[in-house]
Formats: sequence, structure tokens, C-alpha cells
Amino acid sequence: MYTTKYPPFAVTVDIALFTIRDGVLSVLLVERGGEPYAGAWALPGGFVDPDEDAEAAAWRELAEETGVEQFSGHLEQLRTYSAPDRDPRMRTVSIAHVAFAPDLPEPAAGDDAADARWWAVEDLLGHGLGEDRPALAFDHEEIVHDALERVRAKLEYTTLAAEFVAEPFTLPELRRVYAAVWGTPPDLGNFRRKVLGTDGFVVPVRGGGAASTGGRRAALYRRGPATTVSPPMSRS
Amino acid sequence: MYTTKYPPFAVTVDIALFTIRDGVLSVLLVERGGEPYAGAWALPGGFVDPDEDAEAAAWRELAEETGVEQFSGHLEQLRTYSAPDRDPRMRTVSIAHVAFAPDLPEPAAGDDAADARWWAVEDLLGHGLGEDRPALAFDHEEIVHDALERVRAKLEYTTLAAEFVAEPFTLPELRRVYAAVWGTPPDLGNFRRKVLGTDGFVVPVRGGGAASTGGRRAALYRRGPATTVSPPMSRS
DNA sequence: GTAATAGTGTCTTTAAGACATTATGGA
DNA sequence: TCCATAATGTCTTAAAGACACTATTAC
Repeated sequence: MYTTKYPPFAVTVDIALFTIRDGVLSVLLVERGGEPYAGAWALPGGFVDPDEDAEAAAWRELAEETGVEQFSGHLEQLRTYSAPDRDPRMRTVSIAHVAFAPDLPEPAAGDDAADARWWAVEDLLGHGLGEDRPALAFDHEEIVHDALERVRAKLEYTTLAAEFVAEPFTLPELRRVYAAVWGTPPDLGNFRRKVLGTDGFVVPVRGGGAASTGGRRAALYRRGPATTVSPPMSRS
Repeated sequence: MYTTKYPPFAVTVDIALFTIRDGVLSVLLVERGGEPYAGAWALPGGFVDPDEDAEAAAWRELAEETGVEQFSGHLEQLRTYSAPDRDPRMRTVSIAHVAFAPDLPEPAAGDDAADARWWAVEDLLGHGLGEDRPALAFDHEEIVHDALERVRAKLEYTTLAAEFVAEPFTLPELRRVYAAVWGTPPDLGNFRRKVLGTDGFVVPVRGGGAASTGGRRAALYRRGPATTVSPPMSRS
């Protein structure tokens, strides 16, 4: 039991972890075991400990709830959600984060989650009516929506797309990241011109091309040191 | 006294309110009356009440601490600062906000602040060494730095610059906003081409031009409905 | 060979960069 | 008339859009 002389808040983190699975942008959700919202799907997350900051809490919860260890990806703060009634149990603010990872193994559920799995983002957010998409707990539908906007925007002016592919990767693979996130692939030639013309976006790997399924072998690359793309890649 | 069964946090908001005064980008600070950091300068802010969200708290604190009433400006969330030791008194997370306003009257200090006044941003953040700039309380120097980055970036791809001028305004006035925020004025002709070529950025006002100091009278405009500038205005 | 995928080249169009020039007001 | 500021015009350059074309592999 804790006591304070100021209005006490519970502070949580929630993480929208995105990946590309079979060309489809997907987000990791856990099925809630207990009330409230038992049986509903929610973003992985939990309470911030007294001695850690929000980012550390996000990494920890991701590992605890989903078995996802610190991966070769990127995690950043999204924004904080603070509506007074967002959690029926108590006054809670959630510091939401977005994370990006190459395709990961099917996650294992952690202790306090009934199940954890990847969901196609398209199946979660309602464009197209009458679909039976799962109910998301709390304000997590809003968070996923905002996180998706962040991902889409960041692909334009950063090299973040490369965080979605495992090294080494091919340019067609990288292009499929844009296709998955934006819904439509960028023009092939213009895409190559932009990526290869952006210093430090990708660096070529010496050695043979990727395995193919009946076409020319694609050249291999790794992520380069660049973080921004200027001028931005346009979504036209 | 409050009691909880979860790690209790104090949740605060801090607001970096920017304006342009005499062509200089300035931010509003309050002098702290009590410990910790008594006598140091801090961003206006305070505790979030149990029944309001962070944005409401930001507006309320701005009014309470500085006498700034809800102005014809813009306020948005910046990010949340959660280092465990950021406040020596207790575990606190601060949901920082950025706000933009046209030149406002010199603020009056509120109850719990000794004084409130505008500071030139250049005098606060240390480029150029050995200046005697004021010590900022808590992690507020980091917050001001991040807020400044946000403002600079948003001028590129939004119509936000127009929030810094009182209506009606002239294009030279608007251009001086960019000059103040970016440190160097955009090219005159190219700036006009961009602003007037962006549908809904500004709308002309019928009637005489602005008073002048010995030159041609500038035409008057009001803010238009557009919120984004695409492609962005470049900082070159 | 064909189908499939990877990669290159090029012409057009858009919009910014870098100015020179003209317009309008006050002293 | 001269100065100061506002406004317009124009030539150059950068980079995206929209393609057509060539290359390499499996079958």
C-alpha cells in the first residue's frame, strides 16, 4: 500500500509493435485474461516500475508479456493518453510507444496474458463496414490508429522501413515494406533511384544474390547509417 | 492523503508557450517561488487534476500561472518525460505540451509563481559558450530544446506559422515568423510563391494595406482553412 | 523457348533556388 | 527625387512521375 499527498495516478506503458508478415502490416496484441475487458484484445503493456523510465518499462513489458526479447528494431514514444475515464478501475495515464521489428517468431503468451498473436492492421481498424473485427480494450483502438499514422508518416522522411526487414535484405523486400504500410507499392524504378540515391540508406553486401522463385536474383543490402530521407519519399 | 495498491505517480503538465516578440522567438517561463529550484526559471505547469485530461490541465495551468487566457492559438502534446529522478520530491511524470500564440501582453505572475516573463529562446539554449543564461528547473532545458525542434519542424509542413501573427497580417509579417524560428529568412519571392500557391494557407482581406514605415503598403490576409503544406516548405 | 522477377534508362513535369526587375509609399 | 519596402517575373536546377526497356534466373 502506498500513500501520497498528491492526486495519485497509475502510469502505464502500451506498445504497438508492428511487423510485416507475408506482405501484411501486422500488430501484436494480447488477449486479456482478467477484468476489465476480459477476453478482449489489447496492446501489450503494463505498469511502470518505481525505478525505471517509460522506455525501459516498454521494453520490459514487451519481453514479459509476449516473450519478445530486445530485438534488432526500433522503439519510440508515441504519445500519452490521459482521458479520466480511460480505465474503469482507477485514474491511469498510458505512455504509448510504437515499435518496429522484422518478422518475428510467433510470440508466446506471458504470465498475465491469456494469449498473444499478430493481427493484420487492416482487420483491426474499420474501413469497410460490417466486418467482425475484434473489440479492443480501453482506448487501444485509438492508440493503434495513431501508431499507424506515425508509421506511415515516418516511412516518408526516415529510413525506418529498413527496420522491418532482416539483414541482409533485397530492394524488392524493402519495397514490399512500403507497399504493406502504404497500401500501394511505390514505382519500382523511382523507388530504387530514391533509395540508392540517398546516401547511407542501404549499403551493398558483397556476395551472391537472394534465393529466387523463378526470376532474377536480387542483390543484397544491409541498413546504412542514414536515418533521414531528404527530401522525403512521397506517398503521392 | 491518498492510498493506492499500485506504484503511485504524480502526473504533471508543462507547457512551452512560444511567441514572436520584436522578431525574436520567445518562450514563457515562470520564476519558481518555492523549493526545489527556488529562484530558478521553469516552464509553466502543474499537477493534473483527478477529473481532467492532460490537455485541459495544460490550458488551466497556463491561465492560473501566467494569466494567459485561452488565446487564439494552438496547443498540442509534445512528449512525456519520465526519468525516475527528474523531480527530487517524488516520482513524477510530466506530459509536456507546446503552444503557439501571437504576441501577447506581458504576462502577470499567478499565485504560486514569483514572476513570469518571456525569454528569447536564443538566450536560453546554449549555442555560444560562456553566456550567463538562466538555470532552468528540472529537465525543462531538455523540454524547451525538444519543443523548439517541434516548432521548427512544424513550420515546414504545416501552416502553423500563421498562429504566430495576429489577424489581419501581411506576408512580410508572416515571413518574419519563419525568419525568427529558423534563424534566417526564406527567399522573398520563393516564400510568396509558396504561401500564395498553397491553397487555403492565407486568404486576402479586402481593404487598405497595413501602415508602413516609409515603404510600399503590404496587403492584408487572414488565416485560411489549410493545415498542411505539401510539399513542405524547405529550410534549405 | 516462356514466365517471372530484378534492374536500367529516359522523357516529362513539378517545384524549388537564385536572382533581376518593377511597384508603391513616405520624407 | 531618393530611399525603403512590397511585389512580380524569369531562368536555372533538383527531383519526382511515368513509363519503356534490358537482364537474369527457373522451368
